[in-house]
Order: sequence, then structure tokens, then C-alpha cells
Amino acid sequence: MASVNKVILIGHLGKDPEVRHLEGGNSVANFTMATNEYYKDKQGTRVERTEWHNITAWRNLAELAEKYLRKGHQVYVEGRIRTRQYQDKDNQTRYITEIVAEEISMLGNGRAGAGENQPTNQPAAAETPTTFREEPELNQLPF
Amino acid sequence: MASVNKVILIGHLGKDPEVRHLEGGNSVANFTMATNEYYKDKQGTRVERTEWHNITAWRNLAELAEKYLRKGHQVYVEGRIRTRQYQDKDNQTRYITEIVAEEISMLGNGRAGAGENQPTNQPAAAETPTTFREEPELNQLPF
Amino acid sequence: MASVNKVILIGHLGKDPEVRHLEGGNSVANFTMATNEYYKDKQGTRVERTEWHNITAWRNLAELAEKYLRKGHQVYVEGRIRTRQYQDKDNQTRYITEIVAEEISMLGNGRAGAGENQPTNQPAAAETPTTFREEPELNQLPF
Amino acid sequence: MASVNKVILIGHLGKDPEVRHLEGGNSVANFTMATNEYYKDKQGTRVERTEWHNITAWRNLAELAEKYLRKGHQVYVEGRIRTRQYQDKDNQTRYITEIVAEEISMLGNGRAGAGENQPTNQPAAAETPTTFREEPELNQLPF
DNA sequence: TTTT
DNA sequence: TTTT
Repeated sequence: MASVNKVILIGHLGKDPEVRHLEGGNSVANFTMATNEYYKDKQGTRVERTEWHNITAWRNLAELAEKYLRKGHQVYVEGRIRTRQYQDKDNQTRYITEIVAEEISMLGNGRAGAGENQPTNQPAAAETPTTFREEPELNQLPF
Repeated sequence: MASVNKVILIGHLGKDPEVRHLEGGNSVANFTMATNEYYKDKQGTRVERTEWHNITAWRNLAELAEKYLRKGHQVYVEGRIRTRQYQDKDNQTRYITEIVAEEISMLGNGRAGAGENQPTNQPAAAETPTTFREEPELNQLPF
Repeated sequence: MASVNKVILIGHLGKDPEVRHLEGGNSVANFTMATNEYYKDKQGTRVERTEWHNITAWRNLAELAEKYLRKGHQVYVEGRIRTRQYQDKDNQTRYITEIVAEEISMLGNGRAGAGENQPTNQPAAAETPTTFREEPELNQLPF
Repeated sequence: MASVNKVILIGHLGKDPEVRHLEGGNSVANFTMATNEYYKDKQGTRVERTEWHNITAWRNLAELAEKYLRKGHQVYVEGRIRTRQYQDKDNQTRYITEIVAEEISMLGNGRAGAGENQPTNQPAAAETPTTFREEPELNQLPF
């Protein structure tokens, strides 16, 4: 049945992406990004709340993450919510909710918060494309 | 810093909403909704995967849920992702990710999958509005 | 530079889609869909305003439209805004804004408002998929 | 009937906003913003296409625009599509499609492309909030 | 636990 | 021109 599962996030990376190159040639990147919301508590004081999102990116998006994304960078991420279960060290079933990225864009100049975390192997040249979509075949993967 | 945390879901309720009326006059509703995705596995077989989302709705959205939403109904939910921690029975810290609804619309005729689950107190009349937004003051609440 | 141009619509078709099969094998479908908004005027009277959207769908989405979509059906359309210019009969430059569909889902039972407008050649069987995405190669087309 | 009319744009302002202060205390701002898409033409050459969007912002969003937004700034705009008609100088009915902003966020450092166009009256201090939502009463206005 |  |  028709359904929609869409997430749109704009925020900053909490750390450099961790990328694994899987046997078979696939890559997967994981990183966290923060979004902030503000509200007034009962006393009228402005309170900030930070939400941390676990992002998973596959294949060409993983490679983009590895090459260009660093801690502190501001990004747009479009994707879908996915909760998976795993066994913790006590063999208990636990759940983790992640955002599987389908599109990533680098915002700002792509270098906010950078510094010592500059990508060393492949700096983003002026003509670097800054929007990437998941390669379509990815939808065929059993994840 | 500017950020965006937006979720858009279309799916069906897995069960009737559970609504609690809090002291102080506030209400909160919880329900689950399913979205489905399809992909082809390595053998080319079409596989269906169901994702279950935990929805939390406050105040007027909670009342909408209580009055009109039932198991099986198709809904549009717009909201934001929120992960909160709690202590489980072994006093371990656990995390649960929820969607805090900011807008809910009833799709279709709003009665798919209905039947024995009809709302009894206030059936959706023809002129029932079918889109609801969170009342703005809600953003002031410390949740 | 990174940018996002995204539209999400849920509404009903105002008429059956018009589909043209282009030389070279491509297809394009055009239809209108209505969304409604409500507000209270200065006297507090509830007023309804209907917005009409021009939808353009290419290739496999055009074929979906031709086969399954009819006047009155409720659909989810995700796409992008595109304004193009043309010359009117007095050779004046005019502009028209359209939504180029990237994903279409049939909502409800897909048959609201149907009746005499049933698709005759290929009725939507129970197992008909109800979500369609634009084929990726479409992005290569010069439109 | 339930419907959704939602637009999400990220792009850069093409010019400084034009703001009018209406009798009765309301304000309205108009500006254009550009989004870019890339595709490959039949020869495989990468082509850029710029889409220009007409943005209309009311009340507190108009004041945000007046104070903080300048030509070249990168912004996130969430809103709804609205086509209105008007009479041109030859008394012909014409149509223009605009995006009525419901939320605006300033991205990047908010100063890309700035320079001689700095806001003079009220520079964005470090603690300036960078996300603004339309005040809810706005939905009551007959526009 | 939904839907097709 | 849709829907409720």
C-alpha cells in the first residue's frame, strides 16, 4: 500500500564520518548530526534542546561523506527513518533508529567548524558538486 | 544555529491511539503507524519491509487522535524526530525515538479498516475538518 | 551551489490526465490537482480557498498516470517547481509554473470519485503497486 | 478535504527583499531566490538550470526579511504554493505563482554574497535567532 | 500491530 | 476542474 517515509534535516556533523568499505565493493558511512530547537519553559526562559541523529549513507553517498564531510560542517540530509534491532553485550534485544540518507547537500561554504579536520586527501575544489543523491541501484540492496 | 528537523509520513495506524489526559488539562496521544518499502533482493525477488513509527501527539492533536483516528486508518503526519532516554526495569538507560506530530491529516475516506473500531462518541461527520495543526502554544511546553 | 527545490502535495485530480506519447518513445502526462486551505476572514467566517496545481509527469510516471489516475482520485505528488516561458497567441512572453513529478502515490483506495471514469484498459488490481518514482535516467533529459 | 501543499527550498536571494508596511500594521516582504539543478544533455554535457522563485513573507517573517536577509544570502524557506491572478497593463488576466513563506532559516554564516549590501540598521549578532516561523494568526488573514 |  |  502506498506510504511515505521521508525525513529532512539541516544541521551540523557532530564528528567526522566513519566509513567502512565492505567486501563486494560497497561502502557505508555513519555520522551524527545535531539539530536544535528552542522553546520557552514555564518560567518563560528560552531553552535550547539538541537532538542527535544517526545518519547512515551507502555507496556514492558514503564516498561523498568520506571525501568532503567533516565535523562541524552544515549539511542538508534527505532520507528515511529506519529502526533496526541488535543484540547488546548481555544478549538483550535493543533498537536503534537511524536515518538512511537518500540525498546529501553541503550548505554554507561547506567549511564551517572546519580547521584541523580538513579533509587531506581531496579538498573540495570550487567546482565540486555539492548535492549528491543515492545511486538508484542502492534501493535494490537488502538493507 | 538554524536547523531543520522535519518528518513526513503517510501510513496506516497499527492500533487505536492511547490517550492520557494529564493533570493541568493537557492531553497526549500515542499510536504507531506503519510505512512500507519494497526492494528487490539479490535474487531479484520483491521484498516488503514494514517500518513502525511511534507517534506522539499533544493537546488538540491528541484530542483529534482520540476522536477520529482508529486502527487501520490512513493518515498524513508531519512532525519532528525526538529521541528520549528512560530507565528500563533493570535500571539501564535505554533510548526510544518518536515522532512528535505537528500536523495530522486523515486521508482516504478516513474509514479504511474501520468497522468494529468505529469511534463511538463522535463519528466524523461530513463536515469534520480533516487536517489539524499543533496549537502554537504547544511549542512552549517543556517536552 | 547546493540547493533544494522540493514540493509535496496531497490532493485530488481535477480531470483525467492528458498523456502524449512523444517520438523517441518518451511519454509526458499533464493533469491538475487541487489542494484546499481554510482560514477565517475578518468576520470570523470559515473560508475555503482552492489552489490548482499543474502537474507534469514523464516516462514511467506518465504511464502510471495514464493507466491508473483519474479525475477525483487522491494522490501524493513529490516533485520540483519549474517555471517555463512560452509565447501566447499575441506573441507575448508568458510564464507558467508547473510541478514536475518525481514520485506519485495513490492514496485512499485510489478510487474516490471514480465511477464512469474508470480506467478501461487496465484496472488497478489488488496487487498493483501504488507508489512510483521517476526513472533516474529522466534526470538526463533536457527539460 | 484533507490536503497538503508544502514547498521546501534552499537557495540564495537574488536581490534584497522589498518590504511594504501596510496600513493596519501588517508587513509584507517580497524577494526572489534561486535554486539550481544539473542534468546531462543528449551529448552528455553537464548543464546548469537556474529556477527563480517568488517568495512572499508576511508580518514577523517580513520583518525578519527586512532586518537580516540580503542579496546572496543562503536561506531555507518552507511554505506553500499560491497562484494569484492580476490584470496586466492591457487589462489581460495574468497569473503569477508565489511561495508564501511559513518558515525561514538563515543558513551558512548568513553572509555569503554580502558586502556592500550589509544590513545597516540591525546587524545579525551572534545570538540572533536564525529560524523564524509565521505567527499563527497570519493564517487568519484573507490572502 | 497497518495496508495492498 | 477535485474533495468534504
